Amino acid sequence: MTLRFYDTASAEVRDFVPLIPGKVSLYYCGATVQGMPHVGHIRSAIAFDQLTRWLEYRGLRVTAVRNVTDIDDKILTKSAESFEPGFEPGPDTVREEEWWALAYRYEQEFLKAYDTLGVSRPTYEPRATGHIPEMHALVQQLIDRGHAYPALDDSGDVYFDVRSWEKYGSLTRQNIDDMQGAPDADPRGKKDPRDFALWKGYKEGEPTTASWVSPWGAGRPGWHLECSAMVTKYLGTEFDIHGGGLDLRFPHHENEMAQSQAAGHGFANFWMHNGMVTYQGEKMSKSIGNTISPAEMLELASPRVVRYYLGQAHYRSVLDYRPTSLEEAAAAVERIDGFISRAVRALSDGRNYAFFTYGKAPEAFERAMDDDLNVPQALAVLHETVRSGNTALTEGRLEDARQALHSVHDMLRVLGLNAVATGAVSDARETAALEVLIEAQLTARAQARATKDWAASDAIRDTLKAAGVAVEDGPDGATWSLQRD
RNA sequence: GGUGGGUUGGCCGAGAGGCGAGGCAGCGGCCUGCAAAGCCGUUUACACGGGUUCGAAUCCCGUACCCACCUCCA
Repeated sequence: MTLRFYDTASAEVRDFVPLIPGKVSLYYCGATVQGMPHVGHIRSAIAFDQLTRWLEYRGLRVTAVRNVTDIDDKILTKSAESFEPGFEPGPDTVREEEWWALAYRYEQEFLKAYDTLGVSRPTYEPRATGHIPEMHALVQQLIDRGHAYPALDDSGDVYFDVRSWEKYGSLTRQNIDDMQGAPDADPRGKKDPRDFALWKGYKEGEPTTASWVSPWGAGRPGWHLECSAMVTKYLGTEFDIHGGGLDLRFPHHENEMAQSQAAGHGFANFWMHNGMVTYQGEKMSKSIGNTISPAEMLELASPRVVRYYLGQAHYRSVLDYRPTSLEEAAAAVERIDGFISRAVRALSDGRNYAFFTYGKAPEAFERAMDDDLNVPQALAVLHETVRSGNTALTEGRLEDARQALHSVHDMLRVLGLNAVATGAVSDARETAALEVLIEAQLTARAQARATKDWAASDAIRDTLKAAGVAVEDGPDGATWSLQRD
């Protein structure tokens, strides 16, 4: 087994060897909790969830850390807006909401979305505001080493000195001099307009709750600093993998890498970035506003289908959302689930079928996943297994069907589809009542069929269909299932 | 201006010198009372122009177009 991953820093696929044998330290950027999650956030989480699951499948002990950035300019701005006189709360906003309440509320929305879509919880989720002392230590280290300086004006800011770090730009292969100056760059007390804030001095009018004492005056952390501080605290100065969305490469990850390495840390061995989700060809983003929330997707399809859709493409490629995307994913999922329920029925004699242990996925599936998480190719193996399992069922080769079923379950677990709800959440008593009623209908229909009364038989099937119950005739009688969507 | 990625059949989406990934949709067939599901088949798909090679979607040169990032972004 050789695991290979694409590393953004070296721009090549290379062998992955954990720094400590048998263990993997993974840090990936979660959300800045300033608004509702959109599917791009979830895609990223799913990609790194699949990575985690695959590393674990390969027998590695993964420590996964995903940050919550709960203090930043936008959080403060949005909170301030909610206090303005004419503020009309929308479906996702609250009147007169303190910044910390707003951040916490959105953090919970993210968790809810992650949980619904089967993103396993990381080992730990540290919050930026809980790590101010660690940030101060890092800033002091950078000042001592000559890579940071307090602002030349009296703003109380502390900046990273990009010119002092000759490797600045190396993650994204950029030359400082070739970089476009930010159109709205306010040089304030900076030596170079590209210098970025490690610490932001307190400004008049900002909430005092968003201010912490520091050796450089009261203030709050700049973006980027929290990740460097937290990754070092939990995973050490050198760790295996740092992940996040492609749009975080610059400036976020470039700056993180610069400030950590300038402080003397080895930092990430691998940088892995997932591709963007586009909406009919255009990047989905908060600033454009062409986002689809997970909630909106979940109105169109079950969590299982949404998870399948967001996790089906290769993690580094662009995933384009179109109106038919979820329908296509639903058809693929139903194909898989159809095999599972047929196989379970055939192998269980009408009793519950238990999966005792998870085993090994097919070798072709393993090869695909080892090769930079080639999920599309892995899915091809999954679908081929479903087909051969279907054939085995038709031909009555139950042992082959059983093996196919186990394989499918092993693969679904790696892909994170094993425990994701199908969407049919209902009261147990209602389900029991429904079962009795439908079975009575099917018994009546079986009698009609026995006397070749096709009109009566079809009438029953049509009635059930109108009620959202699909009936299928098989060699051992009829089966029914609730139609989704 | 700089950096990175891309263009594959009706659609989605892997692959990276020879051997037709897979899914969705359509069409034909098998099965079925009819359906549904399943299974089988579906007629040279690789942006364009050159080149290298016995052989190119894959390598090289050039062209066109698209996307992302260049201090708000997953």
